[in-house]
Amino acid sequence: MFQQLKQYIERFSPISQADWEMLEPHLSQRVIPKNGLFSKEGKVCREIGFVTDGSMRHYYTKDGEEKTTYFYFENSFVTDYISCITGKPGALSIEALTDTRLIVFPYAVLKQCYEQSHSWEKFGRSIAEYLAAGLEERMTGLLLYDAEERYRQLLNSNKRKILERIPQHLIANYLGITPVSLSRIRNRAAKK
Amino acid sequence: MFQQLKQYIERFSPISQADWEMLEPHLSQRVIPKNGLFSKEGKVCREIGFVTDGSMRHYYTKDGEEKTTYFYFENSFVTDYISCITGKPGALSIEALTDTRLIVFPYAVLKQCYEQSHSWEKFGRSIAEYLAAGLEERMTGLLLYDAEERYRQLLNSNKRKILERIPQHLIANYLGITPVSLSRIRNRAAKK
DNA sequence: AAGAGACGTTAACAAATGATAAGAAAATGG
DNA sequence: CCATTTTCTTATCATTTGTTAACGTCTCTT
Repeated sequence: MFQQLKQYIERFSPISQADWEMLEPHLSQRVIPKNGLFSKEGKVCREIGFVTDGSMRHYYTKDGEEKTTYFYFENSFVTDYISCITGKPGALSIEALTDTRLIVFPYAVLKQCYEQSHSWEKFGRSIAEYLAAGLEERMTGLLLYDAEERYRQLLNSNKRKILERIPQHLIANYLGITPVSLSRIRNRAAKK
Repeated sequence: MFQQLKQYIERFSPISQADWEMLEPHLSQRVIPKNGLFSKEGKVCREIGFVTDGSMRHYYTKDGEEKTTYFYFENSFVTDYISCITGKPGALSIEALTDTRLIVFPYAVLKQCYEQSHSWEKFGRSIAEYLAAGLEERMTGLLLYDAEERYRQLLNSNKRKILERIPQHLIANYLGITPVSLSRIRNRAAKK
C-alpha cells in the first residue's frame, strides 16, 4: 500500500522496520482533483505529500498574477518546505495540474521521527542536501545562462518530462520569461 | 580558540562536550591571502571552512569569464557544498577577496560525526535546511523580480553588507546582470 | 613620482525581452 | 457535437539589457 513511499525514502537512507513503524500509522491517502490545492499562500503548511500519481505546480502570486516556479510528478515529495520548517504562513500555493494521488502525513510526525531515530534524522539531512543541490544548480542556471540556453538545458536534462507534460505558459514562468518570449525561442530553435 | 565556531554551530543544534570533542581535534586555522583560493574548479573539495575574519567569493567560469554568484563573510561556513557531498570535482572556485582567516576541517570528519552522533546529524540537517531555504528565497527573487527590484531588495535586506564591502562589478554578477547595467540602475535610483 | 591596471560611469548602438492585441489551433465541458 | 475556454503563435511597439568603447578616478607597484 505505502511501499512506493518506503522505497523512495530508502533511496536517501535505509529505514529499519522499527523506524518505518514510527511513520506508517500516520500515513493516509488523498486524491486532489485537477485545480485543487494542497497548500495555500498565507496558510501554514503542516503536511508532507508524496505524489504517487499525477502532477502539481507551486506558484507565487505577484501583482495579482500567478508565477509558477516548480512542478511535481509521481515519486516526489511535495510541500511548502519553508513554511513547514519555519511554521510561518507560506508564500506559495501548491495546486494539482491533473487529478493527483498522494500519500500524506503531518510534518509534526516527521519531526518526531527525526528526534527519535538517528536514521530518520539522516534521511532528513539527505533530503535537505538533495534539495539544496537542486536549488543551487537551478539558481546557477538563472545567473549564468540566458533564456534560450536555459530552455535548451531543460530540453537535454532529466527534467524533459516537464516539457512533455506541462502547458507551455507555465514552463515560461519556470524559466523566468513570458509565454510570448518562450514561443519566440521555440520558433528560432525550430528553424535551425 | 575555536569557541566562535562552536557558538555558531549551536545556533543550529546544541552540541555536548563529548560531541564537540569529536570535531575539535581536527580543527585547524588558516589564513588565505587576498586573491588566494580555498577551492578550485575541477578539484574535489574535501574541506569545510568557517570564516572568522575576512571575505570571500565563489565564482563559476563561463566563456573564460568569472561569474561571481556568492559571497562569504565572518561567521559563515564556506565550502563547495555540492562537491563535498557528491565527492565529484567542483564546478566553482572560492577565492579570498581580502586576507581571510578561517577555521578548517575535513569534510570526512564531519561525515564521521554525522554517523556517530545524532546531535551532529541534526546539525547537518539543520544547516542543509537553512541553506535550502536561503537558495529558495534567492531563486524566487530571480524568477519573480527584475534587476532593479532585486537591487532594491538587496538594499533593504540583511545582506546589505554585500553592497558595502564588495566591488560593484561583482555585485552585478550576483544580481545576474552586467556591471554597466547595475551602474544604470543605480543612476536611475539616485535621481528619484 | 610615474605607469599600469582596476573600477565605475556614461554614451551609442544592437539584441533580447516585455506588453499588448489579434487570431488560429487545441482542449474542455456541457 | 457544438460552444467556450485555454493555449499557442505571430506581429508591433516600447523598454530593458547587453556590448563596446571612451573617459576619469583611484589604487597599487615599481
